[in-house]
Amino acid sequence: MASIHDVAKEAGVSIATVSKVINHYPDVSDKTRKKVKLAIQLLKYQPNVVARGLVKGRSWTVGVLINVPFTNPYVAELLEGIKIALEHSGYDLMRLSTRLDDPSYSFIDHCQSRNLDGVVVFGVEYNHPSLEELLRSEIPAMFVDTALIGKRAGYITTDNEKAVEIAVQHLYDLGHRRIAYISGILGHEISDSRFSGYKKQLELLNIPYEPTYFRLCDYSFEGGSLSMESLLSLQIPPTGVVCTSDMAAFGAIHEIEKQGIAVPQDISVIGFDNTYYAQVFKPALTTINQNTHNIGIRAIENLIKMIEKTNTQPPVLTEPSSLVIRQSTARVKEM
Amino acid sequence: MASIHDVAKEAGVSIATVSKVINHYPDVSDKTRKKVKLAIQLLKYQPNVVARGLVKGRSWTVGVLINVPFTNPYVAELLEGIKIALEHSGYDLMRLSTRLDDPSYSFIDHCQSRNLDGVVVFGVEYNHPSLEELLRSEIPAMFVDTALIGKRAGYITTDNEKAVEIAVQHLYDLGHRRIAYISGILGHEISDSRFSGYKKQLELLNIPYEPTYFRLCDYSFEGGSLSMESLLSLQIPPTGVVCTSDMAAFGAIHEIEKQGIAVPQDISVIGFDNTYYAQVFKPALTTINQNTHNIGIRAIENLIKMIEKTNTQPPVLTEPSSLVIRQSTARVKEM
DNA sequence: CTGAAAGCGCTTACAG
DNA sequence: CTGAAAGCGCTTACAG
Repeated sequence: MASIHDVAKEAGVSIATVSKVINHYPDVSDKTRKKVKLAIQLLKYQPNVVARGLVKGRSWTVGVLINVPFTNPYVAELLEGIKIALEHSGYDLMRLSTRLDDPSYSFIDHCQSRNLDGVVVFGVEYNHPSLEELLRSEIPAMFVDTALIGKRAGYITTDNEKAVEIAVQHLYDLGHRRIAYISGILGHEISDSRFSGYKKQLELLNIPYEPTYFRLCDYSFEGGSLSMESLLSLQIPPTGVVCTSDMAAFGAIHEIEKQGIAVPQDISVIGFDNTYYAQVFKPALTTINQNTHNIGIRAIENLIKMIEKTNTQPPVLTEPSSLVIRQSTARVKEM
Repeated sequence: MASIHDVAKEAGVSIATVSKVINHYPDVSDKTRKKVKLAIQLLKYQPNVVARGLVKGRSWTVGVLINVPFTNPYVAELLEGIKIALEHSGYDLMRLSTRLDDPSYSFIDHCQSRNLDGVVVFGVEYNHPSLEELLRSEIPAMFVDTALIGKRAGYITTDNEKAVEIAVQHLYDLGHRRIAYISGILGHEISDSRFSGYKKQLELLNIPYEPTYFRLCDYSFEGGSLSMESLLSLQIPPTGVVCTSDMAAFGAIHEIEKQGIAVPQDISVIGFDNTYYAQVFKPALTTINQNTHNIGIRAIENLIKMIEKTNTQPPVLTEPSSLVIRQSTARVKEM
């Protein structure tokens, strides 16, 4: 690897001059500039980002802390968006350790010892001590799906409330009046606002909120199927169910069919996420589509803005979602 | 952020001594060592990895070049394995740009300007010019699912040949004799060796290889369904089909059922990948399970070995797979 | 056992 | 317009 010294020698100038050419300083004569550029080409010189970073106190690297397996489809979409937004930005992406629960590990220290310019955080619990440190620090951060604001930290989430409102409305339009909701565990921004959307829309439609039609689960297939089992055991079971994830919806449908009941003829089910398999599943799943890809892109765009313009206010952003109507919802049977 | 100078001042020693303590050099008196450790604690000092890297010519970072969307389930599994293997290794992971087709972008330059210690490569075409450069370079590399060997580059793949052999054998054991194979595009290691496994096993079973039972597709749902359509139009269609991906298998089944034929009663179908949805799909898919997770782990383990022991031979590794038998295969109808 | 000095590959005032 | 020098935060012979 040629260094700046090699180029300087080859061009017969000082390393300061080479540096100025590399960084497009104007105060270099055309003649010198040409000589230097030639030498750069000749030696296939590539400035060392690490060395540059050391003196500038930067790394041209953003970290991503994702405390969820990569096999989670949401994460995949998110990363894909992040990747796209980073592609021509000059920044590279570094994955940060998720040894968050190891007391000898400090997330902030990790960021600082690597001179990271900023971080995207997803899937970490609200009140994790590492996050508090981060919120107080000078490190620009964007949280995804976690409503936290810090000195230089903003966040972006799907408009979760609106999403469930639309789902409930869709069932209502199909004649459903007994609409259940299978929720994720409350206490997280996303679960809370989805739940609030559910109640809000019921209220708007003059349907009293019925706690027996509310179930908690963990987003999984099994969770959805257990919740559904319990809903089906009610005296008057619901005719429509909104689930907090596609997986839970798959589980719910599985349970319904196991009991010899038909989807969507007898019960309509709506998922949340529009994972790839929502369309492969039988029946193809009516589900809420999050623009996860866009969320990734906007998270990075806003992070870079914060990095490069020190006075930027930490943004609070919301991304719209939409309902994708397929085969798992239908007009209610009895009226 | 405290620097090594701050610690030295606090402890009343030179920075050289602090450095020796940090790096566990033996030639420091207990008394001095204690003083320094105290100062480190007091100032919450964390050595700067970037500065250290500059002088050592290393970065404690491995790059990953994945020229396939993150939404690909194989990639997700692979990354998960990579993550696990990296967790306590002291290395961080950097995602490298996939602007491979941009002529102004050089993969090698990127690695070198970041001082990367090694790279894992997946999903890049065999004969991409960037790879040739890499093969000749001093940068340790592990290829996943691409059979390339370089100066310091080895590879790991699933035992693809064996995998298809087992699948064919399974159909044979169920009484099938007309066994088709829906392949990925040939010219890639994985497609070639799977195809070779297909032919080899047929030969072993004394079934003549029948080119009309061979189809090419692109791993996708649509590809599988088109291939199947063409197979079904044969005078004597196959009774069993091995597909090169779960997606292709889903597509094939979709096409079969569209024509009013039943899976597995009339035709048995086997997938490849054992994606999560293989078990959710109806019928649940019999498929080949790759230990992608293990592949990721072993790729990193071997990469680190190459990085840390300069004289390590580039490894060539194979990971076993297994057949997961579910509902999409059954005893042949006619005998 | 300890520390002054050179150096990793850069950038940036500053003097000329 | 050009370059010598200091410095980013470290490590490592080397001298004492």
